[in-house]
Amino acid sequence: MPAEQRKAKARHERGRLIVAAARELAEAEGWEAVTTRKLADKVEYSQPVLYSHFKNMDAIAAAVALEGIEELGGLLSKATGLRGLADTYLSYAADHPAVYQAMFVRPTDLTFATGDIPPALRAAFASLRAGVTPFAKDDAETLTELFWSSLHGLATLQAGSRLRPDHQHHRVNHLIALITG
Amino acid sequence: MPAEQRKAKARHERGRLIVAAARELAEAEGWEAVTTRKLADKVEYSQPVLYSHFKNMDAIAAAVALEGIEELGGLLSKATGLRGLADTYLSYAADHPAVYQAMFVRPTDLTFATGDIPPALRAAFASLRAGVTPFAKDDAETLTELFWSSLHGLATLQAGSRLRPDHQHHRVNHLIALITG
DNA sequence: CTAGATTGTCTAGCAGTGCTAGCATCAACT
DNA sequence: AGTTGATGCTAGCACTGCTAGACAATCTAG
Repeated sequence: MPAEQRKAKARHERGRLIVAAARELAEAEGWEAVTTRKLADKVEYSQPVLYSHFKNMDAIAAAVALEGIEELGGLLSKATGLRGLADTYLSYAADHPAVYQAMFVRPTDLTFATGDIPPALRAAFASLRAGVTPFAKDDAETLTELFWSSLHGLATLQAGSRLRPDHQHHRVNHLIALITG
Repeated sequence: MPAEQRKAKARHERGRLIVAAARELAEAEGWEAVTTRKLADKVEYSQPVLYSHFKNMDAIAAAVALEGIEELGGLLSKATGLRGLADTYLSYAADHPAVYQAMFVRPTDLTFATGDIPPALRAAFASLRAGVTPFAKDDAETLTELFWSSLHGLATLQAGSRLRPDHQHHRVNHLIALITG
């Protein structure tokens, strides 16, 4: 019954449209501006339609977050060396601040630490791990967590205008110098 | 005219009461649970009273943030060595997650980077700087920013359960080892 | 081809949010 | 004692996330 399939596909397509709309709106005006009504307006349906695709508003943000994780994971897998990883990570965070917030800043239902970690996130972490492993004396896992934490701190404090704006490159240099020894 | 003074003092006292109530509520149930009505209930006044003390809800959160910055600044000024600084910082963030969020995570009107940095924050930063300076080859300011960023990343990712919960001490060890060389 | 069931979507509404206008009430001063 | 000013309140607006129930369109079966 291809009619069924076509319908299911159209439905899935609409789900993706909602996520894309949420992402655009968040990126353009910040997450606090992403409301069900604006979102419904943008996809040209009524609000209840959103709830036939997602449990609630947070689930939509979570979908955006997952999309971002997959993108960032893909980019990191292509990056080489600590500098490549760091630059890729920080550029992504700077270029897509709203998506980055959805991924790692905003409170989210997705508790990544309790077992059900998205594969894409695991892959991203593995990329970081591969980058630091050559410089890890013993505990590569811990060093990876530290590397990630440093990047995350740099990304978020920078985004909040709490670090000198023009010195991100210097900070990255220092970080890499510390790790490579 | 002591009546005036007494009144002004009582007023100021009530302002502090509001901030304390907001802090308690945020610490107990998270910032999303801090509403003007609950807050007004807690201080046993009506909502409009809040607005005679603070411009809006965000200003209340900012007051909590400032309080936290002063507390953390005080603690850091007493801490000695990189380990002392790191432990103090991370303990504070872990023990007062809501206050820490108000300080450095939640979106806030206070744009710290554009000139009007609270003195307490400047002092806190100075404490960190004093801690890393002995190990800075040249650029202590950049290293301080990096140290802070790492601590901030560790604090927030830990708070979001995105790092192995029982390994914070290991991560700190690694960080200190990297900086001290 | 029609009757019934099912699916999909929308309108309307609830409870709760931040915030404010305007009315009381109470204190102070002449 | 009467006027004036400050102070807190009630009531309400425009908005939020979310949902129940009505309506229409589509598919199924006789």
